[in-house]
Amino acid sequence: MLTAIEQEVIALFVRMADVLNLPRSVGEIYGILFIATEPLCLDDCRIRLNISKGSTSQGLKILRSFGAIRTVYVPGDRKDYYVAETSLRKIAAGFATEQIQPHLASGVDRMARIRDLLELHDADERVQLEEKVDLLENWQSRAGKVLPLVLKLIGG
Amino acid sequence: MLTAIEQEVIALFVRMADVLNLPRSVGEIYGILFIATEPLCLDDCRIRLNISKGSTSQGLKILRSFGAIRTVYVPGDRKDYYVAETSLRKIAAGFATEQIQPHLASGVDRMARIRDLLELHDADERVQLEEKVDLLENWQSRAGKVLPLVLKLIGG
DNA sequence: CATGATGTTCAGTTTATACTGAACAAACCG
DNA sequence: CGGTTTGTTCAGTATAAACTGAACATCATG
Repeated sequence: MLTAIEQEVIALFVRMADVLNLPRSVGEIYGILFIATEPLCLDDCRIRLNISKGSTSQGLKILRSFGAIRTVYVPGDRKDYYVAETSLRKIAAGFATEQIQPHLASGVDRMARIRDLLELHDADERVQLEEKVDLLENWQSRAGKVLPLVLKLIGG
Repeated sequence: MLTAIEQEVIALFVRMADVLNLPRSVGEIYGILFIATEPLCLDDCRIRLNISKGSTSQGLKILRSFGAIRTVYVPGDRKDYYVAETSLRKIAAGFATEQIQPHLASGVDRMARIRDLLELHDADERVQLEEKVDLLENWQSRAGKVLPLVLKLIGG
């Protein structure tokens, strides 16, 4: 059904998806769209990958959510057609915004809560804890600053 | 058993572990070591976190593997004691080397295989595929270059 | 050596997550 | 409108990964 090249490219994106903590099917779908020479609709993906309608719909939704794919209009056809976004910069930026920022934000929230909890400890113990909390906040700050820089570096 | 602060700090590292695709227990163990004011042995961790001996042993092994913890020698005690490494630079470097580089390397291998498979297609089709394979190689090259830069940026 | 303390391994189990497929909703068309 | 096509949702199931706990290995010490 799939050519050898298609299989290898899809396998590559499946591995990437795994590293990025995304479902396998998301890697498969992006892979088939990436290597396809024309836009594909939901059923095209589903049939070629031999996965369910539900997985395909969910996978396309996730890929749309961070701009890894774009919809293309095909005149005289009601179906939605998709192509893979090929700008690494755009994909990385979308992924950073949609998938990573929320984690950083919730981390900042939790740090505030941790600071409050310092009050519950008496002075001498608090000194030691405060050092660690400071370090933690420093890490978070650095992580937050690196993310935009990575995006600058990765795509011009 | 655990103070409120300990719980919150551990929860923070559990979330981090999740983002990094590491087992929950690894986040818990690093968290308890990070917030502890003295070195802890395997059983200290196991008891405080209420997890099994097996998980604790595996978790410590993983943390050692990329230098997120260090063993400290305690005179007159056969047990191994651990403290959390607090240099973000060292941890990030270890993580990059041990957990990310292998993925990049296997990606490079697969790219070579993909290049070979281009031969199986005839000229006109090959032109289109080659474009995509070139793009993919470009991505991989950029990813490989960004990684060392991130390490430079993150810690001095 | 025998003992006891410590850490590792791994087969079996639990748990979390992704996948399936059928029911449903929305939109188009005759 | 009724029928058809297309896409979404979600309860149930399958799958992969982590966790458990007991057996096993290692080693210091008397």
